[in-house]
Amino acid sequence: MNGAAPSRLPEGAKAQRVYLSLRDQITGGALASGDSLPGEQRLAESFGVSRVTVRRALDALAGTGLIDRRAGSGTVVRDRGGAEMPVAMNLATLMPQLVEMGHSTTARLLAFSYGTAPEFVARSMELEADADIQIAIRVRSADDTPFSHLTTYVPANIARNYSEDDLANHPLFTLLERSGVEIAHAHQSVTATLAGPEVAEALNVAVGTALLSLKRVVRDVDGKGVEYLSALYRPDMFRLEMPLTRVGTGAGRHWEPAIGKDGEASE
Amino acid sequence: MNGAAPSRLPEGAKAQRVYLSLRDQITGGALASGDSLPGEQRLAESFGVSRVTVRRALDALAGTGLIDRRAGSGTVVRDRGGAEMPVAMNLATLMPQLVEMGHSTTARLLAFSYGTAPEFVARSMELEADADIQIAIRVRSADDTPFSHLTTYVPANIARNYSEDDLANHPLFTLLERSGVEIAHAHQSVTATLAGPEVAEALNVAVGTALLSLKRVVRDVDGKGVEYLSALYRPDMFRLEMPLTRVGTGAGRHWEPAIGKDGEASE
DNA sequence: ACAAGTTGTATTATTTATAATACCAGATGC
DNA sequence: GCATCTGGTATTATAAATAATACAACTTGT
Repeated sequence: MNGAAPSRLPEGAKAQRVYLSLRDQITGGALASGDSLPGEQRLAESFGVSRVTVRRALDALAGTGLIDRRAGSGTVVRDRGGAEMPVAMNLATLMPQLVEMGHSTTARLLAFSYGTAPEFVARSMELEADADIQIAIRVRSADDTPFSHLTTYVPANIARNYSEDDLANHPLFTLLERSGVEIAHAHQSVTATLAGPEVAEALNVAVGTALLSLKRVVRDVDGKGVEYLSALYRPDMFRLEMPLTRVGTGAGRHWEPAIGKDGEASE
Repeated sequence: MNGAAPSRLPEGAKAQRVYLSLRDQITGGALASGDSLPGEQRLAESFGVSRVTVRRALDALAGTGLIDRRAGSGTVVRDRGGAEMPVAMNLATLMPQLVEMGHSTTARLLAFSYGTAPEFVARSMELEADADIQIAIRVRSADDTPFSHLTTYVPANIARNYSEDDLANHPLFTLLERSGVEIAHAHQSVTATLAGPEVAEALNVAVGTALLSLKRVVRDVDGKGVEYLSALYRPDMFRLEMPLTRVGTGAGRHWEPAIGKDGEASE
């Protein structure tokens, strides 16, 4: 569909490409902790850029703590023991797992309105094209750091059963089941996308940051769509986890998710 | 791991970010065929850039045929009949689902070597730090369009049981089980990341494109790691899908993946 | 001590990307 | 017609990224 960037586009910041390449090599394991990097001059030559440009990339790597630089000695990959992701979610059960204790997540309501369903929502939920729905946009934070941007579409007749205030304080799941909806099954789809201006601001990241994108359609026992969720997650704050077990024998051998039994689902 | 781009880095080509963001909105369905885009002036304001910059991005979008622009009337998303996502994978069963018939996926081996395990691989697989492993990098394509970039780490003693040629022609799973490995369970983690130069070239996308990142550790019945997979997927070519059912009653009510029973797992 | 590497710093020039502005031409609704 | 959207074009100015160069300060090994 696209291929290389069309010719009219600027090449893109060279320093950023050097930065991304080195960062990938470090986080991807090609450069392990303690490894020495080639000298700045050599890096400049191998990337085909000037030393100043390499320097900017290294500055950025040092700023994020990935490398240590010592004048006269050289640049080495720093040993980063911890620095892991605070929030994870079990993709099978939709159960969030807060890896450290003391994490509390809070939701903030950014937008709340009623209107007609966008075409792609109506199609996914199998509603009439002009169906009335409620649209809510929320941002969820852990320890005052936002990690997810949630846009939910709920048919108006269901949404009338809870208030704007409920939405800011309870998972949508709770509200739906409290409203008498009998949730039966869901289908979710995971991809990646770039942060646009509004989302970037809400999640406190730069425009152009990679985000995890999850779309979920929830249906009731009659197969009617009761919720369409479009969620965007910061990859440095959030991960989807999924344990699997291989079961069966012979030709019937296949994978099955190892599921947790407890808890309450949330977005 | 990174979050907002470190402050010292150049912002990067703004035109390219506008281009990538709009492209994602179009291919991701947020902007459907026939939808009108906001005016160039409005786009410039919302992205925080000048109109010329927006213009360069729109030029690129028009160049790839994603939009139609008519002076006086406006810019609309072009109706591109097909060109949808050809490949999906069931996240629970690891079973790929080729949505259209006639799709054949082929693998190309980019790199193949033996060496000592990177620290993070050794830690994840619980190997000794200096364990010998095989590292292979493959690109998988559907209809000559690459959609996934796979880096696999396999302990050398297991990897010796199959050849470089096997690797290019068979899913790694098949080769492992053929080698007598008793695969028991796996753990996978899904995030998003940006395409670096090497991966971008291999996947035929622009540097800075959002990619889906999946890491999977496969263990045998003794709990020893037998495979570490780091996979990067083009979001416009590949999606992770997962159906869920809500089961149980009362307090024991929870989600469970609806799993397929057949087929062979692959990457 | 010395040479040869390294990073740190500074200066200058050049190129490129972006911004700000104005105006034209086509389309649309009143 | 007319006001007012829209994209198309051009000009100029400013800001930013990059390159080329030189040199200082520090480290290490001989």
